[in-house]
Amino acid sequence: MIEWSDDKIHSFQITLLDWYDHNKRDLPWRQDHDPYHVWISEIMLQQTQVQTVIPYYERFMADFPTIEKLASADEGKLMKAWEGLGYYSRARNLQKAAKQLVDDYHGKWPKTSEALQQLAGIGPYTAGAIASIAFNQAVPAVDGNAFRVFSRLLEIDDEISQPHTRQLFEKIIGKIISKDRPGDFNQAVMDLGSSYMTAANPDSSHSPVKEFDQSFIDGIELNYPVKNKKPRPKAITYYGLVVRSSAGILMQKRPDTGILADFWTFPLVTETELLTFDGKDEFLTESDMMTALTRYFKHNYQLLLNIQPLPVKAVIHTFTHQKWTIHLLAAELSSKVNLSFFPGNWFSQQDFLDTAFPKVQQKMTERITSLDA
DNA sequence: GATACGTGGCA
DNA sequence: TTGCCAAGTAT
Repeated sequence: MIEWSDDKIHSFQITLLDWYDHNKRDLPWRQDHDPYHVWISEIMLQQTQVQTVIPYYERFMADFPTIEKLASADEGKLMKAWEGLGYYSRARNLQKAAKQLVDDYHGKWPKTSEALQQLAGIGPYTAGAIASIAFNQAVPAVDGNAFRVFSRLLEIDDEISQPHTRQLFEKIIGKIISKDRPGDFNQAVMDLGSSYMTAANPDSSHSPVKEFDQSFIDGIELNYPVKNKKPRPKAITYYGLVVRSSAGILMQKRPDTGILADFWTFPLVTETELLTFDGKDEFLTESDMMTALTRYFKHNYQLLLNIQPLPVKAVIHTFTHQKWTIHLLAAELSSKVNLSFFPGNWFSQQDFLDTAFPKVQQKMTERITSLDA
C-alpha cells in the first residue's frame, strides 16, 4: 500500500471532482439532495445494478412519495412494489425505518452517520452515503466501488470481505475525501467504479485518475481488490404440488424467517425431508416418491391427496447460496377435506395478480400456465 | 466473523 | 452451464 502527500490528495480531489462535474450520470435520484430520495435509491442499489433500479425507483416514488406515505403503506402493496428486486428484508426494513422516523424522530432526519445507522436497514455504507450526499457531512461511503477504486489506486492488499478492512478503508478515504464536496466526491468514486474502473474490463488507460492509479502504473490493476472466492450454491431438490379446487390453487405461506420469508408458494417439500420421513436413502421409482409424498401430507396436515406427475420441465432457480430444482406434481384433494391443519390458502386468479411473488414462484406459475395454453 | 439473504447480466 | 459481479445489512 502506498500513501499520498497532502498535495497529491488535493490534486486528486480537483481531478476527480472536475471529471465528475462534466461526466456525472443523470439519474432519477440525482435531481435533488432530498434525504428521502437519497435513502430509497441507496437501499435499492444495494447489490443491485443501476439499470435494474431505475424503473423500480420511479414507481416507488409515485406510490410512496413521502416518509409518511411509506410508513403508513399497506405491506402487501409495498412488497408488490419491491417484487423482483430481491433481498426483500430491504423493503421491510424500509418501512420499519420510516415508522422510526415518524414516531421516534418526529419526521426529522438525524444528520450524522452514527445516528443514521440506528435506523433499520441502514449500515455504515448507506449512512455515509446519506450523510454526505443529503447533509454534506465529510464521511466516506465505502461500497464495492470504493473498495475497488481505492484498492487499485493505492495497492491496498487487505482482503475486502474482512470487517476490519472496512475500517481501514474508512480511515484512508476519510483523509482523501473532499471536505467541501463530500457527497459529490463519494458519488464520483461510484461513477468512476462503474465506468473506467470496473471489476472485469477496466479501461484504466483512459481513466481521468490514471496518473493516481498505482496498480495501473504497475500493470497489476486486476489483482485488486483482493477478495475471497464464494462457495457454490448448495443443490436442493424439491417437489412442488399444484393443488386445484373450485376455489383456486392451494398456496403455502413460508416461515417468517429465512429465505423468501413470508412469501406464498406452491406447497414445497425437499427430497431430503421426504426421504427422511420415508426412512429411505433414495427413491427407486417415481411411484415410490409419490406414495411417500401422499403419506407425508396425510401425516403432517391430514390432507388426502391423489398425486400424479405433471408433463413440464423441472424449475431450476439459483439463489446466492442455494440452487433449487423443483419437480412439479399435480395433486387432487380427495372428497371433502379440512384445511385447518395446513398453513395455506386457496388463491384465485385475482389473488395471483394482487400478490407479490418471488421469482422462483413466478417460474412455477409459468410452467402451469403453459400447460393450459 | 462467517453466513444468509434475490435477482439479472455477462463471458 | 458455471462463476462472478452489482451503490450491503443483519445476525
